[in-house]
Amino acid sequence: MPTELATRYTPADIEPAILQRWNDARAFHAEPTDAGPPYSIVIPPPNVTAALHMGHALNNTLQDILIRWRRMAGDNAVWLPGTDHAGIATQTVVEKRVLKEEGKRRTEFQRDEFVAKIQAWKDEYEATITNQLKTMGCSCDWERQAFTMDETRAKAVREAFFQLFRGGLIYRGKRLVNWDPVTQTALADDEVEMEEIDGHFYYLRYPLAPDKSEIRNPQSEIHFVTVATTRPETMLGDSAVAINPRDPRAAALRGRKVRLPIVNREVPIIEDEYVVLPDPDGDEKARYSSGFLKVTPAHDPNDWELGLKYNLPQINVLAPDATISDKHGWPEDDRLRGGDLLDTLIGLDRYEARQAIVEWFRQNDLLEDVKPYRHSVGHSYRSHVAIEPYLSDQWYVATKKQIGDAKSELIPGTDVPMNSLAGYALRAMDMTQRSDPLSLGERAGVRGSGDERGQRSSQSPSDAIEANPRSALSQAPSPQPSPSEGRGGQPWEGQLRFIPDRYARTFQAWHENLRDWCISRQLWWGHRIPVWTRPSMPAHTYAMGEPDLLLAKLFEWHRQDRLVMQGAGRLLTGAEKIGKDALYFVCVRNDSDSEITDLLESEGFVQDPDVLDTWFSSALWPMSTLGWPDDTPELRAWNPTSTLSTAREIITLWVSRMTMFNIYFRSQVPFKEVFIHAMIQDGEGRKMSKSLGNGVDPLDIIHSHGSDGMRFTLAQMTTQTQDVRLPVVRDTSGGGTGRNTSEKFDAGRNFANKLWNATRFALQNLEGASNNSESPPAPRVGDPTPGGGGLSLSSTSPSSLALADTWILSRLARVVHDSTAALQNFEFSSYAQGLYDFIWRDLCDWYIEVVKPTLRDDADERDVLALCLDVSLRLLHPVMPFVTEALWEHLNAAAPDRHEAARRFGDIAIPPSALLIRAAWPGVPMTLMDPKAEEEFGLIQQAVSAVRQVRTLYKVPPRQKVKLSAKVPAAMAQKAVARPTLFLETLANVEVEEIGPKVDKPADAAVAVVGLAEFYLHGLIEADAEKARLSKRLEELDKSIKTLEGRLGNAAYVDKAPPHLVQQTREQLEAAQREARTVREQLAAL
RNA sequence: GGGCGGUUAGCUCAGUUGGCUAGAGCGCAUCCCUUACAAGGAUGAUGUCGUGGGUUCGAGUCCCUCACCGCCCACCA
Repeated sequence: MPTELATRYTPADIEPAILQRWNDARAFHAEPTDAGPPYSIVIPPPNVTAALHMGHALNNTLQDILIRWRRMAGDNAVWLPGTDHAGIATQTVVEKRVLKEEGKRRTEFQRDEFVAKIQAWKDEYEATITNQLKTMGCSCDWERQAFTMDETRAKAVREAFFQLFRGGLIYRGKRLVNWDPVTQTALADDEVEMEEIDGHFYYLRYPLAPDKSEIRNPQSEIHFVTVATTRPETMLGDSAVAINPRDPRAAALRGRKVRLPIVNREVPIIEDEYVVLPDPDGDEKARYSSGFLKVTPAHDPNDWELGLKYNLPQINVLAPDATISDKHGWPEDDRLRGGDLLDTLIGLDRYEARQAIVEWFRQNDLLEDVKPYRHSVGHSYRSHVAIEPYLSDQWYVATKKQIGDAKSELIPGTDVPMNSLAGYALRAMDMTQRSDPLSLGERAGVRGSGDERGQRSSQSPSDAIEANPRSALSQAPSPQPSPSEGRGGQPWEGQLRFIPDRYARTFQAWHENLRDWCISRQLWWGHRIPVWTRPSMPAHTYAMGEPDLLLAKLFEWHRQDRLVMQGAGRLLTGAEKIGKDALYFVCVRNDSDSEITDLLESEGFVQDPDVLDTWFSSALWPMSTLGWPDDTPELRAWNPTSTLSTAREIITLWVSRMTMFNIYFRSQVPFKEVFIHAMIQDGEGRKMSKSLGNGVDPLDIIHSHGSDGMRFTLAQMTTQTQDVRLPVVRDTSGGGTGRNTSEKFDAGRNFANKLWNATRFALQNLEGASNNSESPPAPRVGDPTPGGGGLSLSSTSPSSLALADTWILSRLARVVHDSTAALQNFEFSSYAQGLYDFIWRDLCDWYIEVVKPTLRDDADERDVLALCLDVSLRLLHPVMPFVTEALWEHLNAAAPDRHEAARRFGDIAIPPSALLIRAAWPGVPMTLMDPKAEEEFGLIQQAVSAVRQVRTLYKVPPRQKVKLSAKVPAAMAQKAVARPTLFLETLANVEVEEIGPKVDKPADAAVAVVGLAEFYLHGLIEADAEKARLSKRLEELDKSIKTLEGRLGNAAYVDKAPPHLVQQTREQLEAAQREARTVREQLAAL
């Protein structure tokens, strides 16, 4: 038997026990064979770099709300938890820690040794993270917890890599990558952060090399060209100087060469439109341009392109740590020309080298100018140093390469083939969210025709769609499938929807401009690339048909689908001749296939030392968490997953890649809905981050406000906005814990306490009373009429209280409907707010206050109250799981038969359940909707408020009873007579003398006017105060009368506005005028 | 350079197809420890809804302009 509840809800006393209860019941666990339609969410696996912060708390709260809701609604709901190894990020934090604690660098360890250290870190933080999620109440299926580098996920990664490799979608390329010289690894484009820095433009003179044109044109005064650069140090690797062919100087320089200072290399002058013409009045680039561009293919992405175009040498002059180096592709003979001077530069850091080189140009009178220049430079998101465009060998996934044999056309307006990874992602998009040029014209046309205002927007088609997606869709004859779209009829097409839909644009634009994905990382922490190669080719040539045992074996295994070979830039299947210089890449399907790997290694092959980009394994997450590549029941039941909830910054990094992979490997979208939540900023609008030190541990908030309080507030904050601010302070309560806290969470904490106490009150009355109310109320005459006169609940209770009952039940029906709809639409804020308002305002402030005096004697009231609490706890459970589950147990004990009572009221199904987490989500009891009761009760509320106002104004002590009489018009009198009496006596502490149509105002009474009724509070008259009050009221009334009259005086309004609005305005005016008249009379009487 | 979001009460934010006499929480003021809750109750004060135009009977809500704040994307010599 539940004992008495404490007067306060103290989360710390309750939460652990509730967690234990769920755990004992395996309440979070689901099997694919369980009943109900499948519903699944994969957690965006948090990085094991650090503990979770408020952004995670927000995201996981929302996911838990969805999961708990769908679970209650009868779905077979599963939430798959796990963590991400976060390659570079984790390795970096561990490197920093080891350096700090042991004073050693990574390179001083063996690979295995260091990976073990990272593994230890991972274990520590995975435990921390898991504990945080559990403490928050996240109902993840912990029996299915995954890690991106555990055995199952590793198998998925190998298989995925193999299949892509076999499909020709993975290739090796020499490219300029974003190189982080500190961590010494390549970064993906999206791991590079642009930062504004104050730099300089250096104007360097390159002397022209003497040649015969000088003889042809002796008048030429050009002895040197001046290049403008922000990076003088890369001039060592220049292999050309470019000029725009339209530049007037171009003709004179045609065919000439320049002698590159310091290195004394002669490089050609090439002409290309790419070069910006100098123009003092032009844009920034033109203003700074000298008209000559130094071309350094190995150290600048633009120059790389030019280099390919003009077949220029790629001269790399930097080491991986960004020091000047002659060991990484700088031809020796070239270098020798530089002599001693060059030797002094070698070994210098890139910035030291810059200074030295600029200084040399200055001393040799070749430095024409230096201008300050503010520009943005890519920085590593890990080490925060400027990235270096660096030439290296990397593995790529071809994102726009045609998949399969059948030639597919391009997606209109793009260079993306329909059948390519990027094409898959684009085609997966919901039709109404995708703006593609073909169907767009039609949609915009429909909307724009004959609509002046549509003019602008039809020029910008995407606006037209954006402005009104629903009507755009419904008005179009039918969502015209573009010619190519209909053809495939793939089940996954159009299945992916973004909420809010504006983020669909980000997704679309990303894929339309997608570049190949660099997937190799020069790290130790991650999935090793399953490719073996021979560093130097043997002297003889391998080819099919030649008696080579190794090759024969390899091709045999290839036929067994155990490996795939690449050589000379193409897949080898066994039939082709291979050139002498071809490098073999052997991708082994299963890296524990030792028969293959042993042979390879005995033949001098070695496994690629690099690991895969961490997003490669996360891209498989919706499949790998469910057992892919095995064809598991889990996979069949729960992939595609239902909803992905994540942050917008991750749309490109993660959402994109999951989509491409899931479709490629399974012909299914990874998820159907993508909910993008807001980003939590600190009080100053800055992103929360570790480096700023403004991050907040959810456990700190739970400590000060409880898990439910935190969750509730987070849900309440989740509107469709982009960012939310969370001002944070040090917790100084109770002597100061030193933890972070924020008063934003007070609302949630207070609400949990309110619910606790409301239930506590109910229990006190339900428990004792339930025994002696054996006889259920007589069945009502005529079952509830939908939306009509409401219910007459009881033949025993006073009719005045029956109104309160029908009213609160109508409000209850409304909140069931509204909160369910809000969840369906991802409107977490209105879901939370709606329940807050119902429970606090309607149920506590009014219903409970009204029934207080009679509850003990009125079985119907007790049933209504129990029903309201039951449904409230159910509705609230997804967001406040702990307090609701705790109270549920007590409610079960105190009102075990409430579901039967509920059936009587309106056939409401609230089947009993021992655990709330497993209780059924309530259906909307439409029969309880009673607008009339709501309107009538609304008048009562106004009357009570009006009387309270007068009391306050006259400073009547709350305890003091006031005599009251009231005049209500005959029309209302009949039903109103009894009702206001009890309400007013209970809620406004008055003693009602008489209420009727012919009651006169006593001379010494203050008057409160509500609609057609006048309430007289005896013995309060005090001329000055009354005058002041009435004058003020009159002022307000006159103001609104003016407004309303003005509106009605406007012929156009009466003419064009909807009739019911005009009618409503008239009624408002009449009411205001009537009240004003009364007030004036009273003023006159004073 | 392109795109997106924000600008509503002292603070943090709602305001869903234009109809508002503009709301909530916190904070503030006055009163109340009334037998669920002082993390509570009652009452109250506070807004030219960033600027300037436009459309409309009517604009916080739609269109355009400008300003400031923030985010994302972009190969930014």
